[in-house]
Amino acid sequence: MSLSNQLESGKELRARVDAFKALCRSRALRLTEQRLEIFRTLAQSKAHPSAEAVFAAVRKKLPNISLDTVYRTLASMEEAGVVFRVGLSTKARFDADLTPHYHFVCMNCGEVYDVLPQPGAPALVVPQHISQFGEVKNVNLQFRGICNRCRAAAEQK
Amino acid sequence: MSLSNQLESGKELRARVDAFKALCRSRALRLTEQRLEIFRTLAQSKAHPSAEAVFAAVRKKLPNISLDTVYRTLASMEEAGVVFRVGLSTKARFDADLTPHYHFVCMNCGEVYDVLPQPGAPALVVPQHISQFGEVKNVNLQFRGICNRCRAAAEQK
DNA sequence: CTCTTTGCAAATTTTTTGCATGCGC
DNA sequence: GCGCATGCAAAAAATTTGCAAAGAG
Repeated sequence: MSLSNQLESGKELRARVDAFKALCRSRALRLTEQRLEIFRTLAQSKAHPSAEAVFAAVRKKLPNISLDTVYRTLASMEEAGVVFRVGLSTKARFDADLTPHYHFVCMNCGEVYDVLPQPGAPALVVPQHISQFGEVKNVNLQFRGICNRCRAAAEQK
Repeated sequence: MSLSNQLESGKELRARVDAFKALCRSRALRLTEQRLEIFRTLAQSKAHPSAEAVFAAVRKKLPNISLDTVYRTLASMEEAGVVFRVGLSTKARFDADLTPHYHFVCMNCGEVYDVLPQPGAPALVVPQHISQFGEVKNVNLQFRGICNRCRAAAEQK
């Protein structure tokens, strides 16, 4: 086993869970046992678990939890900014343009927009220590948020 | 319709298709009508189409093409470095660590590793003109390649 | 002629949804 | 108690796979 799955120290974990509780209160998210346990699981793991993996782990503590609760909870936590999703929440999309550019991805509708590097901005640096993980073939920089169209639609409601 | 779906100019498109042909030859990828049409479709679009969308577009030219050919072709093109995949090719994975860090994602096994910013490297710049698209809520920088474990496994074969 | 690639169909995997019940506030 | 959140089951969406036939080099 590598170090990457080790637990956070108890102190650090408790602090993060407390911060999570406060954040839930501030966003009017109900603090259920399931949410707490899902967050705790995620905060304890460095393995970037999938929804299935979170489900399997949480189940040990809460045997009755259902997979769809995990999905729903992860989605609402992402929206609240409490957890980060590696990858997209929508299906894969493709781009044949290999010149350096980035993407803006709408977290609501999934739309993808090309973003050119800011002129004069320093170039992206690939950390040297990345070779400990593997060989980098390409770099993916994406900015996520809510697109203007979705925001306008939400405001109108 | 926005500008984002407009076609490349004919000249530019032809150049990219020619480059694609050369690349196929160099990688011993057979140059089939389907591959050519899929690439052409992608190179013509600025909409970052999904596999389904590519399928629908290519179908107009090649009515007999099947969806799984599109999937297979896009995957092999990605592997050859001809097209870029926005999002992950694997299921979603989650991270509760919100301190600034990046990820190395293995394109083969899907494993995700934490990558710390290189000390002293210039900070990531969010381009100012991004506001034309929407409001940025978070930034996702990932390096993709083949992890050392997968590479070792491949070499051994 | 050989070996990759395709099309078809079916299966898997991943994620979402409707609805009645339950629990946090 | 009110209304969001959950569990269950079923469905939908996205992607993959096995196999025989077709086509590229």
